[in-house]
Amino acid sequence: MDQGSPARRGPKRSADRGAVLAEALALVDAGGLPALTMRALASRVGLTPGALYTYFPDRAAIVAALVDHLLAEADTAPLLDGALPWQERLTRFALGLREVLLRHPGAVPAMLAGPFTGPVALTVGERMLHALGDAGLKPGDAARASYTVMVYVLGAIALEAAEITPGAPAAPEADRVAERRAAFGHLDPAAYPLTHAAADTMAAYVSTGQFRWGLERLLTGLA
Amino acid sequence: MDQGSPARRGPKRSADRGAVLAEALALVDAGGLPALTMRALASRVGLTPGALYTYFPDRAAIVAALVDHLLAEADTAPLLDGALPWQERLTRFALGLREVLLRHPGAVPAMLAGPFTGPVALTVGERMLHALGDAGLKPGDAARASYTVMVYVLGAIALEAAEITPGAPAAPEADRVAERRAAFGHLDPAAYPLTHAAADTMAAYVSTGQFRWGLERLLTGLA
DNA sequence: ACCTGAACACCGTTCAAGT
DNA sequence: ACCTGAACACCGTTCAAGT
Repeated sequence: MDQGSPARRGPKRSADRGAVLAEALALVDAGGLPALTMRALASRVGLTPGALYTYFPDRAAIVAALVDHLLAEADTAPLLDGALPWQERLTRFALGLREVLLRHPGAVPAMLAGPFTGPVALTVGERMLHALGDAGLKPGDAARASYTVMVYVLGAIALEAAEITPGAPAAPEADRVAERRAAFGHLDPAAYPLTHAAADTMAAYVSTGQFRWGLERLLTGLA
Repeated sequence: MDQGSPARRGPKRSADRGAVLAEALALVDAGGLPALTMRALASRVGLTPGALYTYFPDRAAIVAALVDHLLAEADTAPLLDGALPWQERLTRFALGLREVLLRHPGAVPAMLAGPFTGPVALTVGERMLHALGDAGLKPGDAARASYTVMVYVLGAIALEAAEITPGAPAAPEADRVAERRAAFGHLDPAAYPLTHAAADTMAAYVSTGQFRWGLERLLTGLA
């Protein structure tokens, strides 16, 4: 007997890589990267810590797979949309990536910490080059521009994510700005006069508006 | 004998905060942030792990102080130099900060992970606002521009630092570029045609030239 | 105030042994 | 191939006790 489906004999009973990754993401969302321990992860999946090494060679591989998974969640379709001007294509992709990553702020440090290789990152890069192909840049400059955009986007997301406590119930943008504004209130105006005068604007650094403002100027400079 | 300086009775024998931080930096330089353990640090300073809690409330405070110390190493004087055009002031500061941080790549993730507050960060921000005061921007836009520049600079440094193995004997830029170029050699040209064509440029992403190229375009867009 | 020694409650990873 | 149970070599932090 046992001539049914060749791959599986019945309903999925044991864990697979996907299930491990899903639980890993849940842990990181709840408590950041430090909360992703092999023991907590194993218990969530219903395994012994040692059993996890059947699916991943070590903890670092789980983190890397998590990063890849999140990057893949960002929609690259706008980059390929020939009906849009190239600036709009890059902007839509950037906003989408920011939205995905700010929903998982605990994972963002891992995104910036690893080398940006892997098939998903390559695909994103390739499609950014495609979008920049219509910008009238020389081929070499299109690549340089693509990297510059990625640097801005990831840098902005990292600084924003750093101010979001993982696990807390996803404070809306307005609340995060208000909290920053309050912190600037305790500032010595004599020591930091320009900062004091610009406090309202600086409080709004962690906003979609600021993100778009900077990206727009950058794209203008790249054109 | 031994009636010299009132503060110290003899040659420095016990540790102070500065000594702890210096040894902490040495550990991070040698093995990245994971190498900074309370036990390794205590042994380097000549103390028991528990004694470190006399100087810092916990490990996170040591990392935060380290980040502050490194940021303070960057020379902000160019930002205040009224003899230079504002673009040049920002560029010199950015290049200096990059140089400092790439000498300590293991500490860079901590720089991007924490909220960018603290007196040193405030001073840097204040002086960037000063430099941008001569750029002809409205006050609010000067602040937005200052943040945009910081996002670019820190993002670029983070992606570069991620490709430097801490402890290894500081590979020169040319070697790092060559290593990337070799990795692009194994790429499938059919799957990633644009990437394949731009491989030489992309290999040089982690270079002073690319850093300056992107910063120059950004500053152009901000003007 | 500063430090030691020892403990507590954790870690990631390995591995013989089982199915 | 997949998993358990147990162990090994670590962690950060606390705290009574000493000076």
